[in-house]
Amino acid sequence: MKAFSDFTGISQSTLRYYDKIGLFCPVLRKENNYRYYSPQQIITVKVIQVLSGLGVPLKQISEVEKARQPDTIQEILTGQESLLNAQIRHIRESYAIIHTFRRLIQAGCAANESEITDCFMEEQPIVMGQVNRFENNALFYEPFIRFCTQAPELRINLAYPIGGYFESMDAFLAEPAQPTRFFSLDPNGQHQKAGGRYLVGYTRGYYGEMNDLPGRLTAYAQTHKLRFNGPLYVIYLHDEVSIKDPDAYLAQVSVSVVPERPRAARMNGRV
Amino acid sequence: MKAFSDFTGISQSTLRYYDKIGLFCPVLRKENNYRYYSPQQIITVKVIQVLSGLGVPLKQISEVEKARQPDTIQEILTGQESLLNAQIRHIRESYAIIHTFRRLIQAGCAANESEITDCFMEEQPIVMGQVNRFENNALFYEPFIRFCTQAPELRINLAYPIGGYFESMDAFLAEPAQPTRFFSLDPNGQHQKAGGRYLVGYTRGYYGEMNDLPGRLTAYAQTHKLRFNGPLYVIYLHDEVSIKDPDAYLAQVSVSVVPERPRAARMNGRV
DNA sequence: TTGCTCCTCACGTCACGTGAGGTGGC
DNA sequence: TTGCTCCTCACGTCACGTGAGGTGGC
Repeated sequence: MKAFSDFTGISQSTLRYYDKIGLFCPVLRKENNYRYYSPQQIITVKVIQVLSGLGVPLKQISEVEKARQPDTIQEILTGQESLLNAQIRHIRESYAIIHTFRRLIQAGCAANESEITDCFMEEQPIVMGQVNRFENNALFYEPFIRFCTQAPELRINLAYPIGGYFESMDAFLAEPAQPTRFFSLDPNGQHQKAGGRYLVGYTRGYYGEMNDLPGRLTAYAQTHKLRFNGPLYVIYLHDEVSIKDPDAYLAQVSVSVVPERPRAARMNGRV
Repeated sequence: MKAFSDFTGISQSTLRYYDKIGLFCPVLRKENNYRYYSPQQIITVKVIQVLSGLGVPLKQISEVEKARQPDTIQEILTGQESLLNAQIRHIRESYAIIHTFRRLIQAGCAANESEITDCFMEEQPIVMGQVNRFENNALFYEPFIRFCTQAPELRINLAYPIGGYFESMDAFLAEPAQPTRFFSLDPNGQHQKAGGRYLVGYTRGYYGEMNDLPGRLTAYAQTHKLRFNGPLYVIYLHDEVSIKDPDAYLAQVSVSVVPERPRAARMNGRV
Protein backbone atom coordinates (compact mmCIF):
# COMPACT_ATOMS: atom_id res chain seq x y z
CA MET A 1 0.00 0.00 0.00
CA LYS A 2 2.61 2.50 1.05
CA ALA A 3 4.83 1.32 -1.82
CA PHE A 4 2.00 1.82 -4.30
CA SER A 5 1.18 5.18 -2.79
CA ASP A 6 4.82 6.21 -3.16
CA PHE A 7 5.04 5.00 -6.76
CA THR A 8 1.99 6.86 -7.84
CA GLY A 9 2.24 9.90 -5.62
CA ILE A 10 -1.35 9.32 -4.54
CA SER A 11 -2.03 9.45 -0.82
CA GLN A 12 -3.16 6.36 1.06
CA SER A 13 -6.31 8.11 2.18
CA THR A 14 -7.13 8.93 -1.44
CA LEU A 15 -6.57 5.32 -2.45
CA ARG A 16 -8.89 4.18 0.36
CA TYR A 17 -11.48 6.70 -0.80
CA TYR A 18 -11.24 5.48 -4.40
CA ASP A 19 -11.71 1.94 -3.13
CA LYS A 20 -14.69 2.97 -1.02
CA ILE A 21 -16.55 4.62 -3.88
CA GLY A 22 -15.61 1.76 -6.19
CA LEU A 23 -13.63 3.92 -8.60
CA PHE A 24 -10.34 2.09 -8.27
CA CYS A 25 -9.98 -1.10 -6.21
CA PRO A 26 -6.93 -3.18 -5.37
CA VAL A 27 -6.60 -6.47 -7.26
CA LEU A 28 -6.44 -8.41 -4.03
CA ARG A 29 -7.49 -8.19 -0.37
CA LYS A 30 -5.98 -10.92 1.78
CA GLU A 31 -7.60 -12.22 4.93
CA ASN A 32 -5.77 -9.52 6.92
CA ASN A 33 -7.81 -7.02 4.91
CA TYR A 34 -4.69 -5.37 3.46
CA ARG A 35 -5.00 -3.82 0.01
CA TYR A 36 -2.64 -5.21 -2.64
CA TYR A 37 -2.17 -3.46 -5.98
CA SER A 38 -0.57 -4.80 -9.16
CA PRO A 39 2.13 -2.91 -11.05
CA GLN A 40 -0.14 -2.56 -14.08
CA GLN A 41 -2.59 -0.64 -11.96
CA ILE A 42 -0.08 2.18 -11.82
CA ILE A 43 -1.00 3.20 -15.37
CA THR A 44 -4.72 3.00 -14.71
CA VAL A 45 -4.57 5.07 -11.56
CA LYS A 46 -2.22 7.52 -13.24
CA VAL A 47 -4.84 8.10 -15.91
CA ILE A 48 -7.44 8.61 -13.18
CA GLN A 49 -5.07 11.07 -11.56
CA VAL A 50 -4.68 13.01 -14.79
CA LEU A 51 -8.44 13.23 -15.30
CA SER A 52 -9.25 14.17 -11.71
CA GLY A 53 -6.39 16.66 -11.77
CA LEU A 54 -8.22 18.35 -14.62
CA GLY A 55 -11.34 18.69 -12.50
CA VAL A 56 -13.31 15.82 -14.00
CA PRO A 57 -15.68 14.61 -11.24
CA LEU A 58 -14.89 11.15 -9.89
CA LYS A 59 -18.38 9.96 -10.76
CA GLN A 60 -17.75 10.70 -14.40
CA ILE A 61 -14.35 9.01 -14.29
CA SER A 62 -16.08 6.05 -12.69
CA GLU A 63 -18.48 5.82 -15.59
CA VAL A 64 -15.58 5.95 -18.00
CA GLU A 65 -13.89 3.09 -16.15
CA LYS A 66 -17.07 1.07 -16.18
CA ALA A 67 -17.98 1.63 -19.82
CA ARG A 68 -14.53 0.80 -21.12
CA GLN A 69 -14.90 0.29 -24.85
CA PRO A 70 -12.45 1.70 -27.37
CA ASP A 71 -14.93 3.91 -29.21
CA THR A 72 -16.65 5.38 -26.14
CA ILE A 73 -13.29 6.01 -24.51
CA GLN A 74 -12.15 7.69 -27.69
CA GLU A 75 -15.20 9.95 -27.73
CA ILE A 76 -14.67 10.91 -24.12
CA LEU A 77 -11.01 11.67 -24.66
CA THR A 78 -11.84 13.78 -27.71
CA GLY A 79 -14.28 15.71 -25.54
CA GLN A 80 -11.61 16.13 -22.91
CA GLU A 81 -9.19 17.49 -25.48
CA SER A 82 -11.50 20.30 -26.48
CA LEU A 83 -12.27 20.96 -22.82
CA LEU A 84 -8.56 21.32 -22.20
CA ASN A 85 -8.25 23.78 -25.05
CA ALA A 86 -11.00 25.83 -23.44
CA GLN A 87 -9.21 25.63 -20.08
CA ILE A 88 -5.99 26.85 -21.62
CA ARG A 89 -7.82 29.78 -23.19
CA HIS A 90 -9.36 30.56 -19.79
CA ILE A 91 -6.02 30.48 -18.01
CA ARG A 92 -4.47 32.66 -20.69
CA GLU A 93 -7.24 35.20 -20.13
CA SER A 94 -6.75 35.07 -16.36
CA TYR A 95 -3.06 35.57 -16.92
CA ALA A 96 -3.74 38.60 -19.11
CA ILE A 97 -6.04 40.09 -16.46
CA ILE A 98 -3.55 39.63 -13.66
CA HIS A 99 -0.72 40.87 -15.81
CA THR A 100 -2.65 43.99 -16.78
CA PHE A 101 -3.40 44.79 -13.15
CA ARG A 102 0.19 44.18 -12.15
CA ARG A 103 1.49 46.49 -14.86
CA LEU A 104 -0.86 49.27 -13.75
CA ILE A 105 0.14 48.92 -10.11
CA GLN A 106 3.79 48.86 -11.08
CA ALA A 107 3.35 51.98 -13.18
CA GLY A 108 1.61 53.60 -10.24
CA CYS A 109 4.52 52.86 -7.92
CA ALA A 110 7.00 54.24 -10.44
CA ALA A 111 4.98 57.37 -11.28
CA ASN A 112 6.25 60.85 -10.51
CA GLU A 113 2.92 62.07 -9.23
CA SER A 114 3.61 65.75 -8.78
CA GLU A 115 4.87 66.47 -12.27
CA ILE A 116 3.33 66.64 -15.70
CA THR A 117 5.37 64.72 -18.27
CA ASP A 118 5.44 65.16 -22.00
CA CYS A 119 6.16 61.84 -23.68
CA PHE A 120 5.53 59.40 -26.50
CA MET A 121 3.06 56.65 -25.62
CA GLU A 122 2.78 53.37 -27.49
CA GLU A 123 -0.43 52.38 -29.21
CA GLN A 124 -2.47 50.16 -26.89
CA PRO A 125 -5.36 47.77 -27.53
CA ILE A 126 -8.60 48.45 -25.60
CA VAL A 127 -12.33 47.80 -25.94
CA MET A 128 -14.53 50.90 -26.15
CA GLY A 129 -17.97 51.05 -24.61
CA GLN A 130 -20.94 53.00 -25.95
CA VAL A 131 -21.29 56.77 -25.64
CA ASN A 132 -22.50 57.67 -22.14
CA ARG A 133 -25.59 59.73 -21.44
CA PHE A 134 -25.52 61.64 -18.16
CA GLU A 135 -29.06 62.50 -17.23
CA ASN A 136 -29.92 65.10 -14.56
CA ASN A 137 -26.21 65.60 -14.04
CA ALA A 138 -25.82 62.24 -12.35
CA LEU A 139 -22.42 60.91 -11.36
CA PHE A 140 -21.05 58.06 -13.42
CA TYR A 141 -23.04 55.36 -11.59
CA GLU A 142 -25.79 55.01 -14.13
CA PRO A 143 -23.65 55.09 -17.27
CA PHE A 144 -21.23 52.74 -15.54
CA ILE A 145 -24.01 50.26 -14.86
CA ARG A 146 -25.11 50.58 -18.47
CA PHE A 147 -21.54 49.84 -19.52
CA CYS A 148 -21.55 46.72 -17.32
CA THR A 149 -24.88 45.61 -18.72
CA GLN A 150 -23.63 45.92 -22.26
CA ALA A 151 -20.38 44.15 -21.45
CA PRO A 152 -21.43 40.70 -22.69
CA GLU A 153 -22.66 42.06 -26.04
CA LEU A 154 -19.47 44.07 -26.54
CA ARG A 155 -17.43 41.00 -25.55
CA ILE A 156 -16.01 42.90 -22.61
CA ASN A 157 -14.70 40.91 -19.68
CA LEU A 158 -15.42 43.12 -16.67
CA ALA A 159 -12.50 41.62 -14.79
CA TYR A 160 -10.11 43.83 -16.77
CA PRO A 161 -9.45 47.31 -15.38
CA ILE A 162 -11.80 49.95 -16.75
CA GLY A 163 -10.90 53.47 -17.80
CA GLY A 164 -12.66 56.65 -18.84
CA TYR A 165 -12.38 58.18 -22.30
CA PHE A 166 -13.06 61.87 -23.06
CA GLU A 167 -13.39 62.89 -26.67
CA SER A 168 -11.45 66.11 -26.03
CA MET A 169 -9.69 68.12 -23.35
CA ASP A 170 -12.66 70.51 -23.42
CA ALA A 171 -15.03 67.70 -22.47
CA PHE A 172 -12.74 66.78 -19.59
CA LEU A 173 -12.46 70.38 -18.37
CA ALA A 174 -16.23 70.80 -18.50
CA GLU A 175 -17.07 67.65 -16.47
CA PRO A 176 -14.01 65.72 -15.29
CA ALA A 177 -16.20 63.04 -13.69
CA GLN A 178 -18.29 62.39 -16.80
CA PRO A 179 -16.29 60.47 -19.41
CA THR A 180 -17.65 60.30 -22.95
CA ARG A 181 -17.23 56.54 -22.88
CA PHE A 182 -15.84 53.85 -20.65
CA PHE A 183 -13.31 51.38 -21.99
CA SER A 184 -11.81 48.08 -20.90
CA LEU A 185 -8.04 47.62 -20.77
CA ASP A 186 -8.37 44.20 -22.43
CA PRO A 187 -5.04 43.69 -24.25
CA ASN A 188 -6.86 41.64 -26.89
CA GLY A 189 -9.29 44.46 -27.54
CA GLN A 190 -10.27 45.31 -31.08
CA HIS A 191 -10.01 49.07 -30.55
CA GLN A 192 -6.88 51.14 -30.04
CA LYS A 193 -5.65 53.93 -27.88
CA ALA A 194 -3.54 55.63 -30.55
CA GLY A 195 0.22 55.90 -30.09
CA GLY A 196 1.72 59.41 -30.10
CA ARG A 197 2.65 62.42 -28.03
CA TYR A 198 0.77 62.75 -24.75
CA LEU A 199 0.84 64.93 -21.67
CA VAL A 200 0.60 62.68 -18.62
CA GLY A 201 -0.38 63.73 -15.11
CA TYR A 202 -1.46 62.10 -11.87
CA THR A 203 -3.77 62.85 -8.99
CA ARG A 204 -5.03 61.01 -5.95
CA GLY A 205 -8.62 60.71 -4.80
CA TYR A 206 -11.85 58.84 -5.31
CA TYR A 207 -13.15 58.06 -8.78
CA GLY A 208 -13.79 61.28 -10.67
CA GLU A 209 -12.01 63.60 -8.22
CA MET A 210 -9.43 65.39 -10.30
CA ASN A 211 -8.41 68.16 -7.85
CA ASP A 212 -5.99 70.61 -9.49
CA LEU A 213 -4.93 68.26 -12.30
CA PRO A 214 -6.95 69.98 -15.10
CA GLY A 215 -5.32 73.26 -14.12
CA ARG A 216 -1.83 71.77 -14.02
CA LEU A 217 -2.29 70.23 -17.46
CA THR A 218 -3.50 73.46 -19.08
CA ALA A 219 -0.75 75.48 -17.37
CA TYR A 220 1.90 73.05 -18.63
CA ALA A 221 0.51 73.23 -22.15
CA GLN A 222 0.53 77.02 -22.11
CA THR A 223 4.10 77.42 -20.87
CA HIS A 224 5.36 74.77 -23.31
CA LYS A 225 3.30 76.06 -26.22
CA LEU A 226 1.34 72.86 -26.76
CA ARG A 227 -2.15 72.39 -28.10
CA PHE A 228 -4.58 69.63 -26.99
CA ASN A 229 -5.61 67.96 -30.20
CA GLY A 230 -7.11 64.62 -29.36
CA PRO A 231 -8.86 62.41 -26.83
CA LEU A 232 -8.07 62.11 -23.14
CA TYR A 233 -7.80 58.88 -21.15
CA VAL A 234 -8.23 58.39 -17.40
CA ILE A 235 -7.10 55.14 -15.83
CA TYR A 236 -6.70 54.25 -12.18
CA LEU A 237 -3.29 52.74 -11.48
CA HIS A 238 -4.16 52.18 -7.83
CA ASP A 239 -7.82 51.56 -7.20
CA GLU A 240 -9.89 49.57 -4.74
CA VAL A 241 -8.18 46.39 -5.92
CA SER A 242 -4.72 47.48 -4.84
CA ILE A 243 -5.27 50.01 -2.08
CA LYS A 244 -7.70 50.46 0.81
CA ASP A 245 -8.12 54.19 1.32
CA PRO A 246 -10.46 55.65 -1.36
CA ASP A 247 -8.73 59.02 -1.01
CA ALA A 248 -5.47 57.40 -2.11
CA TYR A 249 -6.71 55.97 -5.41
CA LEU A 250 -4.24 57.08 -8.09
CA ALA A 251 -5.54 58.35 -11.42
CA GLN A 252 -3.39 58.71 -14.49
CA VAL A 253 -4.62 61.19 -17.09
CA SER A 254 -3.07 61.20 -20.56
CA VAL A 255 -4.07 63.64 -23.26
CA SER A 256 -2.90 63.89 -26.85
CA VAL A 257 -0.97 67.08 -27.73
CA VAL A 258 0.80 68.76 -30.66
CA PRO A 259 3.03 71.87 -30.78
CA GLU A 260 1.04 75.06 -31.04
CA ARG A 261 1.22 76.58 -34.52
CA PRO A 262 3.06 79.92 -34.26
CA ARG A 263 0.78 82.94 -34.74
CA ALA A 264 2.62 84.02 -37.88
CA ALA A 265 1.99 80.68 -39.56
CA ARG A 266 -1.68 80.87 -38.67
CA MET A 267 -1.98 84.32 -40.14
CA ASN A 268 -0.31 83.06 -43.30
CA GLY A 269 -2.76 80.23 -43.44
CA ARG A 270 -5.68 82.61 -43.27
CA VAL A 271 -4.35 85.05 -45.80
CA MET B 1 -28.87 41.58 -5.19
CA LYS B 2 -30.27 39.71 -8.15
CA ALA B 3 -29.17 42.54 -10.40
CA PHE B 4 -25.65 42.40 -9.01
CA SER B 5 -25.61 38.63 -9.27
CA ASP B 6 -26.68 38.92 -12.90
CA PHE B 7 -24.05 41.55 -13.71
CA THR B 8 -21.23 39.56 -12.25
CA GLY B 9 -22.38 36.08 -13.05
CA ILE B 10 -21.85 35.12 -9.42
CA SER B 11 -24.68 33.24 -7.74
CA GLN B 12 -26.61 34.78 -4.88
CA SER B 13 -25.65 31.94 -2.61
CA THR B 14 -21.99 32.55 -3.38
CA LEU B 15 -22.38 36.25 -2.63
CA ARG B 16 -24.02 35.39 0.71
CA TYR B 17 -21.20 33.00 1.46
CA TYR B 18 -18.56 35.65 0.67
CA ASP B 19 -20.41 38.05 2.96
CA LYS B 20 -20.59 35.44 5.71
CA ILE B 21 -16.85 34.71 5.70
CA GLY B 22 -16.09 38.42 5.40
CA LEU B 23 -14.36 38.15 2.03
CA PHE B 24 -16.63 40.48 0.14
CA CYS B 25 -19.41 42.44 1.83
CA PRO B 26 -22.08 44.72 0.39
CA VAL B 27 -21.55 48.44 0.91
CA LEU B 28 -24.89 48.77 2.63
CA ARG B 29 -27.47 46.75 4.55
CA LYS B 30 -30.73 48.58 5.10
CA GLU B 31 -33.03 47.91 8.02
CA ASN B 32 -34.80 45.25 5.92
CA ASN B 33 -31.47 43.36 5.95
CA TYR B 34 -31.19 43.44 2.17
CA ARG B 35 -27.68 43.50 0.69
CA TYR B 36 -26.89 46.48 -1.54
CA TYR B 37 -23.79 46.51 -3.73
CA SER B 38 -22.19 49.47 -5.51
CA PRO B 39 -21.29 49.40 -9.22
CA GLN B 40 -17.58 49.76 -8.41
CA GLN B 41 -17.74 46.54 -6.46
CA ILE B 42 -18.22 44.73 -9.75
CA ILE B 43 -14.53 45.12 -10.52
CA THR B 44 -13.45 43.98 -7.05
CA VAL B 45 -15.61 40.89 -7.08
CA LYS B 46 -14.56 40.13 -10.64
CA VAL B 47 -10.95 40.05 -9.50
CA ILE B 48 -11.97 37.75 -6.66
CA GLN B 49 -13.72 35.58 -9.20
CA VAL B 50 -10.63 35.40 -11.38
CA LEU B 51 -8.43 34.39 -8.44
CA SER B 52 -10.84 31.83 -7.02
CA GLY B 53 -11.40 30.48 -10.53
CA LEU B 54 -7.68 29.75 -10.58
CA GLY B 55 -7.98 27.70 -7.42
CA VAL B 56 -6.61 30.28 -4.99
CA PRO B 57 -8.22 29.48 -1.60
CA LEU B 58 -10.67 32.10 -0.37
CA LYS B 59 -8.69 32.56 2.84
CA GLN B 60 -5.68 33.65 0.85
CA ILE B 61 -7.78 35.98 -1.30
CA SER B 62 -9.18 37.38 1.94
CA GLU B 63 -5.67 38.16 3.16
CA VAL B 64 -4.92 39.87 -0.12
CA GLU B 65 -8.04 42.01 0.25
CA LYS B 66 -7.13 42.90 3.78
CA ALA B 67 -3.47 43.73 3.18
CA ARG B 68 -4.16 45.94 0.18
CA GLN B 69 -0.97 47.87 -0.47
CA PRO B 70 0.43 48.39 -3.94
CA ASP B 71 3.74 46.59 -3.38
CA THR B 72 2.33 43.55 -1.57
CA ILE B 73 -0.41 43.21 -4.17
CA GLN B 74 2.22 43.45 -6.86
CA GLU B 75 4.27 40.67 -5.24
CA ILE B 76 1.23 38.45 -4.96
CA LEU B 77 0.23 39.03 -8.56
CA THR B 78 3.78 38.28 -9.72
CA GLY B 79 3.59 35.02 -7.78
CA GLN B 80 0.25 34.26 -9.40
CA GLU B 81 1.70 34.85 -12.85
CA SER B 82 4.39 32.23 -12.38
CA LEU B 83 1.82 29.88 -10.85
CA LEU B 84 -0.29 30.32 -13.96
CA ASN B 85 2.64 29.49 -16.17
CA ALA B 86 3.10 26.28 -14.20
CA GLN B 87 -0.61 25.52 -14.58
CA ILE B 88 -0.45 26.00 -18.32
CA ARG B 89 2.52 23.63 -18.51
CA HIS B 90 0.54 21.10 -16.45
CA ILE B 91 -2.50 21.31 -18.70
CA ARG B 92 -0.34 21.00 -21.79
CA GLU B 93 1.14 17.82 -20.36
CA SER B 94 -2.31 16.46 -19.52
CA TYR B 95 -3.36 17.27 -23.05
CA ALA B 96 -0.36 15.41 -24.44
CA ILE B 97 -1.17 12.37 -22.29
CA ILE B 98 -4.80 12.26 -23.33
CA HIS B 99 -3.92 12.90 -26.94
CA THR B 100 -1.37 10.07 -26.94
CA PHE B 101 -3.91 7.63 -25.50
CA ARG B 102 -6.54 8.71 -27.96
CA ARG B 103 -4.19 8.25 -30.91
CA LEU B 104 -3.32 4.74 -29.74
CA ILE B 105 -6.95 3.76 -29.30
CA GLN B 106 -7.80 5.25 -32.67
CA ALA B 107 -4.96 3.31 -34.31
CA GLY B 108 -6.23 0.17 -32.58
CA CYS B 109 -9.72 0.65 -34.01
CA ALA B 110 -8.33 1.20 -37.49
CA ALA B 111 -5.87 -1.68 -37.38
CA ASN B 112 -6.14 -4.67 -39.69
CA GLU B 113 -5.37 -7.18 -36.98
CA SER B 114 -5.07 -10.36 -38.99
CA GLU B 115 -2.48 -9.14 -41.46
CA ILE B 116 1.17 -8.28 -41.33
CA THR B 117 1.89 -4.96 -43.05
CA ASP B 118 5.15 -3.73 -44.48
CA CYS B 119 5.37 0.04 -44.20
CA PHE B 120 7.38 3.14 -43.51
CA MET B 121 7.00 4.47 -39.97
CA GLU B 122 7.83 8.02 -38.93
CA GLU B 123 10.46 8.72 -36.34
CA GLN B 124 8.83 9.08 -32.92
CA PRO B 125 10.03 10.62 -29.65
CA ILE B 126 10.03 8.32 -26.59
CA VAL B 127 11.83 8.00 -23.25
CA MET B 128 13.85 4.80 -22.80
CA GLY B 129 14.14 3.05 -19.46
CA GLN B 130 17.16 1.14 -18.19
CA VAL B 131 18.07 -2.35 -19.39
CA ASN B 132 15.91 -4.93 -17.64
CA ARG B 133 17.27 -7.89 -15.68
CA PHE B 134 14.96 -10.89 -15.52
CA GLU B 135 16.02 -13.01 -12.57
CA ASN B 136 14.83 -16.62 -12.12
CA ASN B 137 12.85 -16.26 -15.31
CA ALA B 138 10.33 -13.91 -13.68
CA LEU B 139 7.61 -12.26 -15.69
CA PHE B 140 7.96 -8.57 -16.29
CA TYR B 141 6.56 -7.55 -12.88
CA GLU B 142 9.89 -6.93 -11.19
CA PRO B 143 11.60 -5.08 -14.03
CA PHE B 144 8.41 -3.11 -14.53
CA ILE B 145 8.41 -2.03 -10.91
CA ARG B 146 12.05 -1.08 -11.24
CA PHE B 147 11.11 0.98 -14.29
CA CYS B 148 8.39 2.73 -12.26
CA THR B 149 10.78 3.36 -9.39
CA GLN B 150 13.31 4.94 -11.70
CA ALA B 151 10.68 7.01 -13.46
CA PRO B 152 11.25 10.23 -11.50
CA GLU B 153 15.03 10.15 -12.09
CA LEU B 154 14.55 9.51 -15.80
CA ARG B 155 11.95 12.30 -15.92
CA ILE B 156 9.33 9.81 -17.00
CA ASN B 157 5.69 10.64 -16.33
CA LEU B 158 4.06 7.26 -15.71
CA ALA B 159 0.74 8.56 -16.96
CA TYR B 160 1.94 8.16 -20.55
CA PRO B 161 1.43 4.74 -22.15
CA ILE B 162 4.38 2.38 -21.72
CA GLY B 163 5.81 0.04 -24.33
CA GLY B 164 8.36 -2.75 -24.52
CA TYR B 165 11.60 -2.50 -26.50
CA PHE B 166 13.55 -5.55 -27.72
CA GLU B 167 17.05 -4.99 -29.02
CA SER B 168 16.51 -7.51 -31.83
CA MET B 169 13.99 -9.88 -33.35
CA ASP B 170 16.03 -12.75 -31.88
CA ALA B 171 15.56 -11.39 -28.36
CA PHE B 172 11.81 -11.18 -29.01
CA LEU B 173 11.62 -14.72 -30.39
CA ALA B 174 13.55 -16.07 -27.41
CA GLU B 175 11.38 -14.46 -24.72
CA PRO B 176 8.43 -12.44 -26.13
CA ALA B 177 7.35 -11.43 -22.61
CA GLN B 178 10.75 -10.11 -21.54
CA PRO B 179 11.54 -6.80 -23.24
CA THR B 180 15.13 -5.52 -23.14
CA ARG B 181 13.84 -2.18 -21.85
CA PHE B 182 10.58 -0.42 -21.18
CA PHE B 183 9.89 2.97 -22.70
CA SER B 184 7.40 5.76 -22.23
CA LEU B 185 5.45 7.16 -25.18
CA ASP B 186 6.08 10.70 -23.97
CA PRO B 187 5.95 12.85 -27.14
CA ASN B 188 8.46 15.23 -25.57
CA GLY B 189 10.90 12.41 -24.90
CA GLN B 190 14.60 12.90 -25.56
CA HIS B 191 15.05 9.49 -27.22
CA GLN B 192 13.74 8.36 -30.59
CA LYS B 193 12.11 5.37 -32.15
CA ALA B 194 13.89 5.62 -35.50
CA GLY B 195 11.87 6.23 -38.65
CA GLY B 196 12.16 3.62 -41.40
CA ARG B 197 10.80 0.40 -42.83
CA TYR B 198 8.95 -1.79 -40.36
CA LEU B 199 6.90 -4.96 -40.37
CA VAL B 200 3.81 -4.36 -38.25
CA GLY B 201 1.57 -7.04 -36.75
CA TYR B 202 -1.16 -7.31 -34.13
CA THR B 203 -2.33 -9.80 -31.57
CA ARG B 204 -4.86 -9.87 -28.76
CA GLY B 205 -4.28 -11.08 -25.23
CA TYR B 206 -2.90 -10.13 -21.84
CA TYR B 207 0.44 -8.34 -21.51
CA GLY B 208 3.21 -10.50 -22.95
CA GLU B 209 0.96 -13.03 -24.67
CA MET B 210 2.04 -13.00 -28.29
CA ASN B 211 0.25 -16.14 -29.54
CA ASP B 212 1.20 -16.89 -33.15
CA LEU B 213 2.46 -13.38 -33.95
CA PRO B 214 6.23 -14.24 -33.86
CA GLY B 215 5.57 -17.03 -36.33
CA ARG B 216 3.48 -14.83 -38.61
CA LEU B 217 6.19 -12.17 -38.65
CA THR B 218 8.99 -14.59 -39.53
CA ALA B 219 6.85 -16.30 -42.18
CA TYR B 220 6.05 -12.93 -43.79
CA ALA B 221 9.72 -11.97 -43.79
CA GLN B 222 10.70 -15.25 -45.41
CA THR B 223 8.14 -15.14 -48.21
CA HIS B 224 8.92 -11.49 -48.92
CA LYS B 225 12.70 -11.93 -48.64
CA LEU B 226 13.16 -9.48 -45.77
CA ARG B 227 15.74 -9.49 -43.01
CA PHE B 228 15.16 -8.22 -39.44
CA ASN B 229 17.91 -5.74 -38.87
CA GLY B 230 16.97 -3.63 -35.91
CA PRO B 231 15.00 -3.29 -32.70
CA LEU B 232 11.43 -4.36 -32.09
CA TYR B 233 8.73 -2.35 -30.32
CA VAL B 234 5.62 -3.64 -28.56
CA ILE B 235 2.89 -1.18 -27.63
CA TYR B 236 -0.63 -1.85 -26.43
CA LEU B 237 -3.20 0.10 -28.45
CA HIS B 238 -6.06 -1.21 -26.33
CA ASP B 239 -5.09 -1.93 -22.75
CA GLU B 240 -6.78 -1.83 -19.37
CA VAL B 241 -7.41 1.87 -19.83
CA SER B 242 -9.60 1.43 -22.89
CA ILE B 243 -11.01 -2.08 -22.63
CA LYS B 244 -12.24 -4.36 -19.86
CA ASP B 245 -11.46 -7.90 -20.92
CA PRO B 246 -7.74 -8.68 -20.43
CA ASP B 247 -7.90 -11.25 -23.21
CA ALA B 248 -8.90 -8.48 -25.62
CA TYR B 249 -5.90 -6.20 -25.02
CA LEU B 250 -4.47 -5.33 -28.42
CA ALA B 251 -0.69 -5.39 -28.93
CA GLN B 252 1.03 -3.81 -31.87
CA VAL B 253 4.48 -5.18 -32.71
CA SER B 254 6.73 -3.28 -35.12
CA VAL B 255 10.13 -4.52 -36.16
CA SER B 256 12.73 -2.90 -38.40
CA VAL B 257 13.45 -4.74 -41.66
CA VAL B 258 15.62 -4.44 -44.80
CA PRO B 259 15.55 -6.46 -48.05
CA GLU B 260 17.53 -9.68 -47.79
CA ARG B 261 20.84 -9.50 -49.68
CA PRO B 262 20.60 -11.95 -52.58
CA ARG B 263 22.75 -15.07 -52.11
CA ALA B 264 24.86 -14.24 -55.12
CA ALA B 265 25.76 -10.88 -53.71
CA ARG B 266 26.72 -12.49 -50.45
CA MET B 267 28.94 -14.97 -52.20
CA ASN B 268 30.53 -12.14 -54.09
CA GLY B 269 31.10 -10.34 -50.87
CA ARG B 270 32.89 -13.34 -49.42
CA VAL B 271 35.06 -14.05 -52.39
C1' DT C 1 8.15 -6.56 23.58
C1' DT C 2 8.87 -2.84 20.13
C1' DG C 3 8.09 -0.73 15.55
C1' DC C 4 6.00 -0.64 11.62
C1' DT C 5 2.29 -0.88 8.45
C1' DC C 6 -2.14 -1.57 7.77
C1' DC C 7 -7.25 -1.33 9.03
C1' DT C 8 -12.08 0.98 10.14
C1' DC C 9 -14.93 4.62 11.65
C1' DA C 10 -16.09 9.14 12.74
C1' DC C 11 -15.56 13.74 12.21
C1' DG C 12 -13.57 18.01 9.97
C1' DT C 13 -12.97 21.06 5.87
C1' DC C 14 -13.67 23.79 1.82
C1' DA C 15 -16.84 26.27 -1.20
C1' DC C 16 -20.62 26.40 -2.02
C1' DG C 17 -26.01 24.42 -3.52
C1' DT C 18 -30.56 23.43 -1.93
C1' DG C 19 -34.64 23.61 0.27
C1' DA C 20 -37.70 25.15 4.32
C1' DG C 21 -39.97 28.68 6.39
C1' DG C 22 -40.54 33.60 6.92
C1' DT C 23 -40.47 38.82 5.79
C1' DG C 24 -41.43 43.15 3.11
C1' DG C 25 -42.78 46.39 -0.58
C1' DC C 26 -45.87 47.13 -4.98
C1' DT D 1 -54.42 39.35 -1.93
C1' DT D 2 -50.78 37.84 -5.21
C1' DG D 3 -45.95 37.77 -6.86
C1' DC D 4 -41.63 38.78 -6.38
C1' DT D 5 -37.33 39.34 -4.13
C1' DC D 6 -34.94 39.03 -0.29
C1' DC D 7 -33.64 36.89 4.37
C1' DT D 8 -31.75 33.11 7.82
C1' DC D 9 -30.78 28.56 9.18
C1' DA D 10 -29.92 23.87 8.58
C1' DC D 11 -28.45 20.29 6.00
C1' DG D 12 -26.26 18.12 1.81
C1' DT D 13 -22.21 17.40 -1.30
C1' DC D 14 -17.68 16.57 -3.13
C1' DA D 15 -13.01 14.84 -2.42
C1' DC D 16 -10.59 14.05 0.47
C1' DG D 17 -7.44 14.90 5.42
C1' DT D 18 -6.98 13.80 10.20
C1' DG D 19 -6.96 11.57 14.29
C1' DA D 20 -8.61 7.69 17.49
C1' DG D 21 -8.36 3.14 18.54
C1' DG D 22 -7.22 -1.47 17.10
C1' DT D 23 -4.91 -5.45 14.45
C1' DG D 24 -1.05 -8.34 12.56
C1' DG D 25 3.55 -10.00 11.13
C1' DC D 26 8.87 -9.69 12.02
